[in-house]
Order: sequence, then C-alpha cells, then structure tokens
Amino acid sequence: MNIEKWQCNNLVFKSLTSDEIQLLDENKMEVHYQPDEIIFKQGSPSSHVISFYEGQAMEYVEGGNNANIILRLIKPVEFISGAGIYSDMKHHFSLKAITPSSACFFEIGLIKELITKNQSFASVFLKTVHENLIFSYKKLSGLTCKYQLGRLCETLLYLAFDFYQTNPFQLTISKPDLGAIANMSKESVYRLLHELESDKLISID
Amino acid sequence: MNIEKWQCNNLVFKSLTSDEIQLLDENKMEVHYQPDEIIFKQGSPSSHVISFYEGQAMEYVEGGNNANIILRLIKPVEFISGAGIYSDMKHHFSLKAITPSSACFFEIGLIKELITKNQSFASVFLKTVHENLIFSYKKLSGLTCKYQLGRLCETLLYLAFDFYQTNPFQLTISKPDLGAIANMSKESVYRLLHELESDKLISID
DNA sequence: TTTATATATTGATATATATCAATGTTTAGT
DNA sequence: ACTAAACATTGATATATATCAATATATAAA
Repeated sequence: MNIEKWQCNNLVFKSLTSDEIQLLDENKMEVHYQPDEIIFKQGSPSSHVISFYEGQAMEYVEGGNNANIILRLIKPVEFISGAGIYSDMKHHFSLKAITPSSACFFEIGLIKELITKNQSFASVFLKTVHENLIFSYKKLSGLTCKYQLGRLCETLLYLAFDFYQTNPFQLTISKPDLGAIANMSKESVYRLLHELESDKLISID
Repeated sequence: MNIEKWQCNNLVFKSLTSDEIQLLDENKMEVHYQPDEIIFKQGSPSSHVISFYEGQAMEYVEGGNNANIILRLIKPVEFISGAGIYSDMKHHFSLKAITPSSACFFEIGLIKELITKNQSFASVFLKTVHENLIFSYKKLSGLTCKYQLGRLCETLLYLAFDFYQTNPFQLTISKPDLGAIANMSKESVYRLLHELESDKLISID
C-alpha cells in the first residue's frame, strides 16, 4: 500500500515528521471491511486508534434495545481515537463500515508517545478531541430541543455540506439510518421527505 | 485567599509542580458570583479556563427559544475549560451559578503552556476532556433512547451518587431544572416524582 | 396581618410522533 | 420470467408527553 494513502490530507498526520510517519507506517495493521462490519464495538477494549482511509463508515452510540443514534458519518481520511483512551480503555461508541472500507490500526501506546514527543501533533490531536466535544454538544441540543422536521432538515444540511460536500448528493445510507441520525422512525423520514418534496424544498430522484 | 482553596483535591492541579501552582496563583483572577449569574456564556469568547472552587453551578447547552438542557452540575473543586479552546475560541455551553460561588480564572495561553511543558498535567487534562466526551455520549443516548420515567430515575441516581454523593440528598436545584436535566416539562417532573413516591421507590420531604 | 407573587400540584386537552397494518414496488435468487 | 424477500409508501391508530388551565400552597413584600 502506498504510504500516502492512510495519511493523505489529514491534519493530524500532517503534523508528524517523516520519521514519525515512517515509524507509524512500519507498525500499522491494515484491515479491510465489508459493508455493515463493525470496526469498533462500544464497550469493547480500546487498544488502538485508526486512520480510516478508504470507504465510508458510521459512528453510533447504542442506547439499548436496538435504539441506536448515529453520531456522524466518516469518510477518508479520518483519524479516529476512542473516548476511553485516557481513562477506562473502552470504546464508548461503535464504528461500522457502510461501504467496503479500509483502516490502519496503530497502538495507543505509540500514539500517546507521539503526543508527548511532538508538540504540534499533540496540538492537532487536542483540537480533534475538542471538535468531537463541540459536535456532541450541538447534537445533544439539536436532538432534544427541536421537532423532527427541524432535525431532519439539519441532517440533510449535514449530509450536503459536511459529509458528501455536494448538492445534490447521492445518498449512501438507508432511510432508517437517516432516522437514526435525526432520532425518528423510518416512517417519519419517508413522510417528512415527501412533505419537503411537495413543498418544493428538496427534490428526490 | 488560601492558595489551597482553588486547587484542593483536584487531580488536574495535583499534577502541577509547586512552582507552576505558584505561577497560576500569581496570575489568577478571582470572581464571586450570586445565584443565577452567568460565568461562561455559550457563544462568547473563550479566553480563560477556571477552577470552580466554591458553591454550585450548572453547565447547560442552549437550544433556542429557552429550551436549554443541563449537561451536568458542578461542585468544588472542578477544572473547567471550554470546548472551543483549540479551535474557534468560543464557549459551546453556558455555566451559571446555582448558589453563591467563586472561581479563579486563568489565561488559556498560560494553561496551554503548562500542557506543553508538564507531561503529567497534559495527561490529566486529556483525561478530563475525554471524560467530558464520554459523559456527553452517555447523555446523548440517555436522552434520546429512553422514556421520561427512565430519564428522571437516571437523573435522581446521578444526583445521589455523582453530584450530592449522599442518599437521601437535599435538592439545591428547582423542579424545572430537574426537567432541564432529564429533558421534560416541569409538570412531568412533578407527576413522575409523585408516582415514584406512591410506588414507595423514593420518599420526599 | 394582609396582599401579592412565585412555586407546587393536579386534571383536561392537544399534539408530536411511534407503532401497527396494508399495500405497492423494487431487488435478488431460482 | 417467476417467486420470494426486502424495501418503500401511506393511512389509521395508539401513546408519550407537552401545553393549558385551575387551584392550592408557600414565600416575600407592604
């Protein structure tokens, strides 16, 4: 595999020296996933961080009796570290492939060493963790303080401007998954999409 | 003020050398708050972190048209840094005093310097940020995947075992605030508390 | 003490939204 | 092409929960 692949265009890795990149490259584990295969499972031991460098995936929290909510969708290249890596060493969300995907695994010990040794890597790492925090606060207020129409529109805007970054976009997730992002039943998703289309606010092919 | 006050029993500050503590102490700004006064306001510039060392406060995210949800309650001594300190330098939640409270303000630049210079401080800082992340994921699934009775019970357990750390406890927040933690109307709080009392699951004085 | 104001309590009603059910439509396997 | 299975769509119904309203109680001010 081309060494460029797993670090391409990602700010976290850009902060590393070529020696450090080399070190990571020599100690990486490469894994390929089929759609719906789980990469991180909530509650399981968190021993590695990953560079998600190919495909699409979803990060979701499990709420019991199959009531999950999707935190965000992942596209290459994304550096993903579990939330438990500085405390209980467990995963606190699950990560699942949507399309055929690939990721490089790096030992947490190695990453923590880089954090202590490389100031700018530490800084970018801190930035991403804080951005995850900001994202989850936004999600929290969005899901609890808004009606479902607002939540669905927010989700469509997220897909167009953040995730797919094109408008119109080709949806790669199911309608039930749209519901899992906006916290509503799949039937509500159908109904509201139809409503938005009737009102000429969106068009669906 | 006794230098012990603002750092007492807090892991974050325990990781600092006495010189560093001294440095912070010499550069601190002490502020006292009356009940309901705002310490951090969501959206405002985030230039300082604080040691909340006296009183009680609440961290909440504003969801528009006065629909706030309370993230967590704060008691001494708590190190609180905004979520935007490594990106947009804004606050992403608000912090408000419940009882008469006091906090020490420290410049973010100074704190970031300590993070780069003191390895164990950096480590404890990373730990607290990650714990906030874990907390918000739990909150996210708790508020979206559970019925209100479950959410209220969860809240009561949080108050007894995490915040007040005594059972029974003396409630220092209003019933509407209980609703803002569990995401429900104050009327629902009254009704459900009454129900729990009728079922002899709790007793209220 | 009296009055006013905020808080607590409970019931009736309205509403957002899920669930259930029926049917239509596409996709995949034989 | 035919059948089966999965997915999509829409309507009817049920339910969780908010809102509104009325009253009661407690607290604070005059």
